[in-house]
Amino acid sequence: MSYESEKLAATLKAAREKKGLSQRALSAHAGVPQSHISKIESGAVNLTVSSLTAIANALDLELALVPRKAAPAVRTITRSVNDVPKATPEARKEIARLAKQLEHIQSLKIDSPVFENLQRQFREMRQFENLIRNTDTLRSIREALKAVENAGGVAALQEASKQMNSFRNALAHGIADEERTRLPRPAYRLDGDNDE
Amino acid sequence: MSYESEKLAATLKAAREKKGLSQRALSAHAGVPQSHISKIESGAVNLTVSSLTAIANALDLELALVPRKAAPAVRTITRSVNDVPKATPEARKEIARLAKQLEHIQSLKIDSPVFENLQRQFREMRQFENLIRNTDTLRSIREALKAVENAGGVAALQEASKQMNSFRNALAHGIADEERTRLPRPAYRLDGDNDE
DNA sequence: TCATATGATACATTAAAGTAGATCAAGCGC
DNA sequence: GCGCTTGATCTACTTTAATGTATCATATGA
Repeated sequence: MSYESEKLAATLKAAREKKGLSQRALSAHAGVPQSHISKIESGAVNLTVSSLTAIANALDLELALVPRKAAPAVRTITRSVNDVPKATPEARKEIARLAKQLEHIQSLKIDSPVFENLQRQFREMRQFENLIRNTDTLRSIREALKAVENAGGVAALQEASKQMNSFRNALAHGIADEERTRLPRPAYRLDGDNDE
Repeated sequence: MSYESEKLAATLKAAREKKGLSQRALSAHAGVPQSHISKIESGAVNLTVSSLTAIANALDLELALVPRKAAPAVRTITRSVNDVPKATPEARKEIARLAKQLEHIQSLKIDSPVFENLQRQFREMRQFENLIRNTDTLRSIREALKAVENAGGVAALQEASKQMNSFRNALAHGIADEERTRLPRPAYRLDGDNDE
């Protein structure tokens, strides 16, 4: 396999993982067999443009032929778009758990405005999932939600909602949660779009 | 054929023509049969990445997967690099004629420093061939060179060299040759890269 | 007029991409 | 332990990309 092909395979794999898709999920979106995606990502095939574009489009990527002279600039741009901090696996896992818990509560038909509010807060929070470095709060919220089923009722919902709101605001305002837990931070940032 | 594929084919063809390569010349560089290049450019095949990269590299293009979000910026950059004024067919033709004439003179083994100088000037001039709007001077130089063979000898070479030097300098300093010859110009241009 | 270079096509052959489907081991949640 | 999902791997089959070579009509130049 050529260098170009390997890079391509790595790019596709990285893009898929960044979107949190499994090979099978991507397969469904792109209309390409999972077995083939596996082979592609391992660089075992010399794929055709149709396969490439199908998969790339499913991953919100666009195939481009850029003049060599412009290639460095394109790489810079691509990097700047890609280098948003990535959600940690733990964060994603915890968020998935929370989502499941919320689905379950919905199935209980509680139908309180408090619950609707909580769901909205959850959706808004998810937009910043990449910023989550610490899942304690999420875990705490999930604990609170468990109480809903057992005894807590709406009171537990309100407690969860309060925590969710505070957590979301913290993320939205760019207050890294390490800030509160006193973890060391990187001394620099690759992208300059940080408004602190 | 999909839209993506057609665009790809068009891009490759445009890039090849811009470089002034025939399908056969490109074939030699890229290691891909001319017949296949023809099919590719007509969008008749779903080419593989290896073919694509081979041809693209021969055309100084780089295959890239850019995030949709970054695609507009990439297009802008690419355009800015591509939109250097293109050499007119007449200019290219006249330059080819000149090159041939120079080759012929070289075969005469004149071996004068004046001729070497002339060749260097020619090479330098070619770098600006995109700026040539008017081929009168080139034709004039070629006329002068014809005299070398018949009678003129080194004197004719010197005359040609003098003209070449002046022409090259004019191009290098961005003095459009229309400026001097006062030819009628089109009232509009499709591309906006005209610096008047 | 003759020669040359161009891009488009034709043909037979080979290699491999692509599909559909099943299976496997590893990892994780319950 | 059990069930589910993950990515990797296998099979069998179909489709087609790619090659090599050759031809063709058409410009364009000598």
